[in-house]
Amino acid sequence: MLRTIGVYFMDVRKKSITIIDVAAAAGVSKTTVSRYLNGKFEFMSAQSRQRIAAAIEQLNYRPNNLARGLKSKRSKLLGVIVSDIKNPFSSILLKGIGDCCERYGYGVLITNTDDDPVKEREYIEAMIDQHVDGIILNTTGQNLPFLLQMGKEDIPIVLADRPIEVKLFDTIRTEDRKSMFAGLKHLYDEGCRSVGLFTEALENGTRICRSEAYQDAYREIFGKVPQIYFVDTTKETETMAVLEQFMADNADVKRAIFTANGTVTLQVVRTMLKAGLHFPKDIALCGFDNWEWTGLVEGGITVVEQPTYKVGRECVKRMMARIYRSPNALPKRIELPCRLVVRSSSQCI
Amino acid sequence: MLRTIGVYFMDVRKKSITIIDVAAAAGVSKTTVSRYLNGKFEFMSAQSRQRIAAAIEQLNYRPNNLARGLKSKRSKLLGVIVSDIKNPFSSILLKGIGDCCERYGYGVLITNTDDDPVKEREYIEAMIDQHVDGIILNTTGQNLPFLLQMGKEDIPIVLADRPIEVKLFDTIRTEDRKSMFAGLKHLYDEGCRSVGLFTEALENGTRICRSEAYQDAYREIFGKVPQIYFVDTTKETETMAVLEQFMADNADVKRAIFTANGTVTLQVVRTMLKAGLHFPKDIALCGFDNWEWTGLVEGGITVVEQPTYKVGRECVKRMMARIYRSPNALPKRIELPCRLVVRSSSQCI
DNA sequence: TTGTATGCGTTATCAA
DNA sequence: TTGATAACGCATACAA
Repeated sequence: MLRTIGVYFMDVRKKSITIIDVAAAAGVSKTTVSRYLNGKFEFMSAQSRQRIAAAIEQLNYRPNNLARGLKSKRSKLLGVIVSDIKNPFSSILLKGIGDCCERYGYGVLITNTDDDPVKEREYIEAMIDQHVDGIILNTTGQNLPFLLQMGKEDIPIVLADRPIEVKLFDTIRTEDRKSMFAGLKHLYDEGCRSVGLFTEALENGTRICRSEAYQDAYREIFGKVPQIYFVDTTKETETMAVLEQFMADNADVKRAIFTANGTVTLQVVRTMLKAGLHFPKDIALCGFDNWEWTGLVEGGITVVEQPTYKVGRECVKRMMARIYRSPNALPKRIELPCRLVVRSSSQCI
Repeated sequence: MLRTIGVYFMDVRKKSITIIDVAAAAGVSKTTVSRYLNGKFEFMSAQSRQRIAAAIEQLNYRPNNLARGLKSKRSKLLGVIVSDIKNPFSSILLKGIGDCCERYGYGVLITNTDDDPVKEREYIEAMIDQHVDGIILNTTGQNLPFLLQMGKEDIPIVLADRPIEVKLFDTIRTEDRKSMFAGLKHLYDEGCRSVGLFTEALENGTRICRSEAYQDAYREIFGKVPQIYFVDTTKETETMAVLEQFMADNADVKRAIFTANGTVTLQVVRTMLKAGLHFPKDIALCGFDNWEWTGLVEGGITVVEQPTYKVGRECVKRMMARIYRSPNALPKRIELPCRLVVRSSSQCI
């Protein structure tokens, strides 16, 4: 990186041009340039403004956001922590967040916890170290004490999709409960008389909400004792066993499975196909998450479509409101409506 | 944010504790603390080291990365620009990148261009403004002049998956060409005598490479004139027309479609199902990208599985090598091997 | 309407 | 082995 010129050493890295260079070129002080950069034109002569604009253009000057953030306490960066980046849910959420951030001139620092609470804590701290202006968190649900602590810090947190028990942070979710009632009602109307909920372990708010909604709706609509089946989507043979158990438990009745999310749906479909079972003939099927492929398998799977993109957008809007408008407002919970997409997997009649 | 206490106003935001506080608590100078933070223990008394550790622990001190970056010219941040964040390819790539970055203590700033070259330019500049240490770019392929310019800047760029014509940047890709030969060979062995390539417009390096590989392989293995069909995956009826054209062009022969990526595969499958066509009976099918659902549709789709996760990891490794080991080394091109996953969509015999 | 001086929290240079 | 002190690039209180 060092080059000899004559008897001198010159650092060859193009020394970055700063506000000082602009000031010099424009013949004003750096304060004035700073004012220009921050849009404070109120008490600035048209001449200064013009000359600064010219200087910036000519020098191709770009402000250093690190320096800006250091001084202004605003990094214009948002931290986003998702629990499973490979999940299409995350992709769409991130797109919503990214698109919306663009409008506000914000960048996003993204990390993925793989549902590991230790990573969640580490990443939250890492983002604070980066002085992000706020954190959008799709929490693992296993860090309540830590989050309680975070509630006392002055960095805003918005929960995406997964709520926590305490009303401590802004939370953007979807209308799970209503959707669960609609889905079960639909299955009932289609003639099903027994529906089991297939879900992963109830480790986060979304799963808990859905399982509770299922139980309430099932009792109300079917008047029967709820049946919850736990699956680990990484374990094939175990899932197969659970599926067989479900069939044994509901041998003589028109039966259906309600899957608590897209990942479970995938696992159930995979297992059913492997077992040579078909829906709706052998078992009717309805689940959360309208992923691309759900329309293609067998005759299509009936799903609850969630407005995940909007959830992302709302997270950012809420965050901006909190940062710039009402830092001390009470935490808000927003629930966005879903849509039931009926396909052949639940059409039994 | 202001609270009245007696007659004074007190800023309630807990003033962040800095290196100075640590120095005071430990009874050393901030220089020594800085040395400690940067692991320069060589000339430090065990006592200082110990007391600083204690002070940091007790004050719960965390260094401010903005300030660090400002001074040290190393933000410990990588920029990542993907062309379509909703694409599973991006998810897996991001996971590979994220996992690997963690090991190096790096954070990732992620943006999504939706294949818009204007956004690509804007985001590259935004990342430079943030003083990221390097950019991993899944380029739109429509910014050659701009990228040529970037080649002169001293910020390292690593291309993920999509190459550009000029050998200017490190590039991590997969063995497209070899895979295309393997796929076509497989189709030939299965009795197919006519294969059309379905691809989106040849706007980026990957598409171009694959179409060229297809042409070469097709001539060599089938000894026939290549047939390339262009689809716009956002247009349903248009795709249907293309599909019908393909069938008309190959009415009396055992025919197959090779899809250039997962998105095209999805679109083709969707269109075929809508047209009441089935594979391999009506048309055999083979494509790139082993996405989850490809094993579930009909009897399963034959695909080329790419090591996308590894691509992500390699991008980061390459970046680290360039940043810390050999900033001036010649650009490297790395190609990772793929795997042909044979399923029923291509098994004609 | 503009400029001076100071500080943000670090790291780096040099002297001790 | 350690510590003043000067940057880093920008924003802002205060002065003019």
